[in-house]
Amino acid sequence: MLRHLFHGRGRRFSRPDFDDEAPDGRGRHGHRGGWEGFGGGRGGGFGGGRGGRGERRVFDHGDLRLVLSWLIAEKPRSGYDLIKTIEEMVGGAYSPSPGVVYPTLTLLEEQGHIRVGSTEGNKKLYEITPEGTEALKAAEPAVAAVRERIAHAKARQQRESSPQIVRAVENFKLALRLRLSRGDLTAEQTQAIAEAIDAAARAVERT
DNA sequence: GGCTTCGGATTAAAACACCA
DNA sequence: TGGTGTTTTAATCCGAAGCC
Repeated sequence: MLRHLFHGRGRRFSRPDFDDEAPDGRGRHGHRGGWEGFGGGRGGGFGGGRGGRGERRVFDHGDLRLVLSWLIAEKPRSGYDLIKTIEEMVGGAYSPSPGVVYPTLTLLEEQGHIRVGSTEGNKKLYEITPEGTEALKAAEPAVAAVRERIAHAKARQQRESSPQIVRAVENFKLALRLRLSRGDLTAEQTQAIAEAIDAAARAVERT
């Protein structure tokens, strides 16, 4: 049942419990973050994929489970709906990946905190269980803290996202992607592109 | 102090269902 | 049949803690 939770290097969700504290207290705080950087994907891609290394994540360990439970407690939702809702809540600054949302939903279901209440076509609508409601009550301070962080993230995103800059960045990404996809770059051209990017970075820093 | 192990996170891609 | 929405899978990364 949990087969898909043990993918990758075979050591994911190896603890069946829901505690934030592992018995041996090991390995619980990776801080990378799903902030959108340039490009993405498996650590490759343009600009580092997971983006925002060193950036504070919106959700710390275990927070996502609380948020999912909380949103499902508000009303029955599907996985896709949860992703979109969270993305909207933080003003587009963060969007949880399906690869983390669905395994987490499965985990919550197996914990008995949520269940599949109904289906809409091929959509599974999850709803909170009494156990889940109780768990949410018990975690009320943590939920409040997460809500506050979400509000901060949204405020910051709204403060920092200028439409002109977003447009310029998208334009830059597209131009670079198109040029790289042509593939016939000489060493001089590669150097020229790198220098242009560096110059832009310096100009931004001076601003 | 450096290496190893583990937990938790990310993304892309694939698969599938539904609908116009 | 192609587009869209949803879900699952695979590969990868990083930080923290344990171990020597």
